[in-house]
Amino acid sequence: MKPISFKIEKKISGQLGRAGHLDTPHGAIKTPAFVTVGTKATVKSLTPEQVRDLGAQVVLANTYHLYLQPGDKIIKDVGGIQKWMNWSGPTMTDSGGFQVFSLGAAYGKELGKLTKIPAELLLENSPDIDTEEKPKLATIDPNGVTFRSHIDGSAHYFTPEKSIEIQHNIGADIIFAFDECTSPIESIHYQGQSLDRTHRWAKQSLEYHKSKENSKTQALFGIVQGGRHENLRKESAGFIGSLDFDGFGIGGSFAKEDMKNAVKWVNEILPEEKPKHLLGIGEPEDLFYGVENGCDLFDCVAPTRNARNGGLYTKYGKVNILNSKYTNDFTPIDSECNCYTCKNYTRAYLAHLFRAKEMLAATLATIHNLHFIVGLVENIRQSIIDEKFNEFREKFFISYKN
RNA sequence: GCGCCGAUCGCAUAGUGGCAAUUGCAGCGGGCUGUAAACUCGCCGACCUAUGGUCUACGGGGGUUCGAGUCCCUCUCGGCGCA
Repeated sequence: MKPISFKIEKKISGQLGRAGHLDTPHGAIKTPAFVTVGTKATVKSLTPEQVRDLGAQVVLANTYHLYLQPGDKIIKDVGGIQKWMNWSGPTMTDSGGFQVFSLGAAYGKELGKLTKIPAELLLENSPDIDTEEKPKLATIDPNGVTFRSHIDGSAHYFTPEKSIEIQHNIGADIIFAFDECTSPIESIHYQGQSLDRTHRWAKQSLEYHKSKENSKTQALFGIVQGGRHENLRKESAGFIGSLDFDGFGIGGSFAKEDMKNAVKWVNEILPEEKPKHLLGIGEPEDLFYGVENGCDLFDCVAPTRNARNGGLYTKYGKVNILNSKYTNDFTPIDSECNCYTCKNYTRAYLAHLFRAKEMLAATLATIHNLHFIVGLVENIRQSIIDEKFNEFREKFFISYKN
């Protein structure tokens, strides 16, 4: 008996995209779906009821963060993450693989999920790119990763087995294999080595998972890496796709223009009938690129983090509510938006809350942004069902880029 | 009236002979994509033939000095003490 089942309902003709239905032990997810990020078992600034009411279907927490605080044993003892955080719907956990990157290669650098470094500089280890060593909180070796806690400096060692063990304790419906999210500024030689290691770790993750009872109630997704390199991406999709995972994650840190290519290469190879999760992607344009290239699930901190920092989505593009022009703008953030915030508050009031550093600013802004992104993916889904994806896409881009 | 102390870019501060001048707040703008993030990075005297130049500036006026926010005199305002 499989913990999850996935059904494709409709495809975008001539493309990889599709709308589907994913059943989990804690409820169904209609895909494509945006997965709300709740790293430390909370969606920052919102109650689970607020998260549910804005239409979010599923929440993703983080293994590394919950292992450090409060500790996975506590979560196991209370009966799993759903009970721990009072979220009754489906849940996922990331393996800590992203922290290998964010606390390791990317630590102290201007590197993120999508880098500003132009693609042409990523061909080889370019001398133009600053590769100077700075103290890191994660160091990788063939068997695992040593993390130095960002909270208290203590050292912790993660192996694939350890990550899965923690994820079993946390108890989310869908969990991820332990991987290395490779830095895009590494040489192709390193990327190849890293990929071999991620593949080995994927197998270990899967074997360990299958050896436990938890595999009957928790689904495991394997993660495809390979950076911006077509041969590595295809090799990875072939290898990871051949293993008996319940679904797949697509990972990596990209130059903006590389992301959609990588996703396409990979999804042409991965088994069509299994769900694909594009890890850490979630700006509006990128969601379209992900969907049309065959991804079903997306998680991203962008809507929640941007919200806390004053960046609000509208159908005409993003707005920085801290700009002085909004202090006396008595219209809603987005006049066509049906969220709680837009129905009850003005830009001027939001601007006031942000300037006064009031907590409600984060809550109202997060409600709006999540509603926007969750709703956008929902609308994308509907457009696929209605066979109007391309029209919907075009209309959105024209308005959003304005 | 006498004595002491103080006055620096919106506010608060640093500065004891080489200074367009520290830091914090406020202000203005940018960034944020599997959350080290209610974070972070710029700018913040004016003007220009702008990776440089000119001018005006540390309460007012005068002086010493190659050079003064910094030293001296004086005035104004404020605080404290003594009458």
